[in-house]
Amino acid sequence: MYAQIVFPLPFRNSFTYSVPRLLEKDVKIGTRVVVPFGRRVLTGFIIALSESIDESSSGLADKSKIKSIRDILDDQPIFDSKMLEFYRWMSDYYLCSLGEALKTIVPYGTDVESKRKIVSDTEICRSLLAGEKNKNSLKAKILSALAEKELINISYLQKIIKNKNVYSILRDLEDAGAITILNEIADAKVRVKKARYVRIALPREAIYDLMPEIERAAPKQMLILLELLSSAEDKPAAEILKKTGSSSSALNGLVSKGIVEIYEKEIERTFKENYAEEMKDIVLSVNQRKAVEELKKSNGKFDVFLLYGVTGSGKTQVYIEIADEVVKSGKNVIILVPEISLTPQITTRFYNKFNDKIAVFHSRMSLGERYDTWRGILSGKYSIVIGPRSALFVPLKNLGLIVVDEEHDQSYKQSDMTPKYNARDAAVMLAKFNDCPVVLGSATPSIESMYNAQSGKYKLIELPERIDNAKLPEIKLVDVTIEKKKKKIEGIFSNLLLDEIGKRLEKKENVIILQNRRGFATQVYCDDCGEVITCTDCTVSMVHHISKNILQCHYCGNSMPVPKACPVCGSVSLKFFGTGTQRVEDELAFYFPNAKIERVDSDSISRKGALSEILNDFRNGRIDILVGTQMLSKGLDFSNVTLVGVVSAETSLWIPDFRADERTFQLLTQVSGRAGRSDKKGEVIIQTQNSKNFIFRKVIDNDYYGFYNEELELRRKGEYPPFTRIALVEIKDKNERRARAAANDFHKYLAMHKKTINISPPNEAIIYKIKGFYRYQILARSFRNQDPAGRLLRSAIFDALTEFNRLSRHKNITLIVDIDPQSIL
DNA sequence: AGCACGCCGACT
DNA sequence: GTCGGCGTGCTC
Repeated sequence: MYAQIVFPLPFRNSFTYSVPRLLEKDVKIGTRVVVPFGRRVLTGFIIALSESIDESSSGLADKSKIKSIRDILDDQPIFDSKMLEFYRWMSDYYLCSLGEALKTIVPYGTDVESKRKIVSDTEICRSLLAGEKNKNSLKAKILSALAEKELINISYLQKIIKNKNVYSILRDLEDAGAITILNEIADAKVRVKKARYVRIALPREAIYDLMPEIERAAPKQMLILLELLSSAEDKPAAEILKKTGSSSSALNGLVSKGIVEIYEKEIERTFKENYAEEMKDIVLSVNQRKAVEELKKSNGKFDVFLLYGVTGSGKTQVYIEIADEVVKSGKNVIILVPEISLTPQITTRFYNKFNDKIAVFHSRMSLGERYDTWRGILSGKYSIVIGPRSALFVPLKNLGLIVVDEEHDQSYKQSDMTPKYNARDAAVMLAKFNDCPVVLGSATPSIESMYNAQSGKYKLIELPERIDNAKLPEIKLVDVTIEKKKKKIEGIFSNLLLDEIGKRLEKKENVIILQNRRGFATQVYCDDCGEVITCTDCTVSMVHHISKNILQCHYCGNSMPVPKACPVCGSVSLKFFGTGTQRVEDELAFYFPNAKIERVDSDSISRKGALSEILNDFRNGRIDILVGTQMLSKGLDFSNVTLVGVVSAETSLWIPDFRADERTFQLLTQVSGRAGRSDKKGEVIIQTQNSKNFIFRKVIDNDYYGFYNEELELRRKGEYPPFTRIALVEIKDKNERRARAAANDFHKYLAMHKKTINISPPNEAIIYKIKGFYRYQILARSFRNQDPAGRLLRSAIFDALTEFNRLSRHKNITLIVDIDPQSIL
């Protein structure tokens, strides 16, 4: 028997392996296997099985090269043939290998693969290092690392010496007897957790007969026995010992008498939310009811709905209602939400409704909790899964509905890893493959989705009003430039905003202040020579963080102490510029010394559970003002928030990206939506230096369609989506010249397709250098009317990629293709 | 991707 | 002459 196996590696072909007799009954399409691959051991996916090799194997030159499968990782398939078709679509659309697409199914840390480790004789390494003349050579760097630690991973070594070319030097060192290289097979990082449980091994009557004797001779054993008899369920050994205050020798005594037995049992690790909210009985509004009825019309068949509901219109309740219907009909549901809106608040609401039928994924879970939840889904324990973009790929069978909440959110696009998929678009395809409906919901639908709804491709459902008679908040715009001239502004706050905050504090109402930038000051520059302090590895300015008093790069994490003088001209007049959340928090504390203020950004909530605590305190009135980044803009629903302030609205507007307007409109509308979510009227104050921009008018008027129409015209003129399909090719290298040369080279191959697609010349990226890599970009696009499915665009890029790999001299550079990019920075 | 081979310039 | 750094090619 032979198996076709693909790996999560960047090549498209599958590999043929033989199946050992012993494993024949367990290998199935859709299971993962551990196999030797070159000099490594890897985990791969079985995509086909056959009795002989000529049927399915292609391009296999030598039969004797076939190796055999070592082990099977999954006891049941994690995808079926229908899902395989979906993952084939993904690899096709996003131009990645099938294995890379399939990798999204599996939770992180469950693969088995060989890891090479170096065991070094630190003495020999130290003496070799002493003999090295050039202390800056690669060899010297490697030796000093090896002299430090006895055991290190090769990948770790490569990281600390910042070079990948270590193998030839390591081989020489091994020959010299200074090191030994081990090829260990690393087990999965997460495994099934087991615990020792105790159960009674004799009939009750027999135990009663033995009791007097035990009581006399072994009182501790008696305690344990009574504890066991007190409940019908088996208990973990550790728990019983703790409760009875006895040691394991007492328990062992009972075991040796044959009265109790100890056995291993699988434990399911579950995440416990420490945020609590009482369950409310909810009656749907007329609009919500209508939306649910409209959604039901799909009758379980494939259909795409765009649910456009203003903030506070109760979209979540509509999802819960329709999901409940689907579950009652015996089918299962996936609900996607942006990661940052997976706050304890929303997860609690879903738990309250679906209890143990729902599996929730979020970033605060541990590897083990994630793995156990995933295995629970595979075993059919759950009917509903809610999570961020990766939750789209859970092995949930019998799919009856997919919901994508806040479908416009950019976190649905995976931008840091291959495949660079957009979970919203992939959700529509997954629904198509499963022939079930998909609901895209938003208070600020993306231009693309609304365009699809307007052109009849999606069905539009609207929720134009807030529930519970709440009104949309009143929004005021403050032009900071004008206020400054009138001397009506102190520091970063306008008088109006300060006054209004003061009023809320008196009334014991809550305030949310948004500033979409972390840190204290976002720029440090020299007043004499104008030099802005930038990161050494990235072309972005360093941000001042006052708590640690450092400058930090938000792209690569580099940090440095705050310089006393300008690194270029030596002048001491360094100025701190631009406002981050820390400064906002600081100034607020100055104006309102008695108010309780808490900051919510990725710096402040890194500790597990910190966010839950802050939100609990906010709900219970122990915090008056929340200051934070866009984390505060989504999903929060606190009825006592009556004022939302935006310190500087244009931070995201200046970004030279075709989606900058849309993002700013969405952010301001979403954060405004946090105000006035009950009978108390809400107010929003937006400060800006740029009040003339059209989007502010639209935000103030709550005029989504006005915004949509104007933005659509800009997109048409700029030849951007939805009128074109775009793909961004990034070519980067640590060597500037090589990066440019390779970009020119790739452009040459792509230009062969200029009859069918529109290709930009290779440009320096807007952020030219990130983490030491110089970045060039080529933007390719095709017009929607000529290339409706984007096939021309993708095949042009695919061809150019193949030619580039075959012919180009520049093979060792990094080339990344991003289909439907979220941003073009 | 990750690994090894082998070429070629640099440095005793 | 060797050393070590980098491009090239392969993985069932």
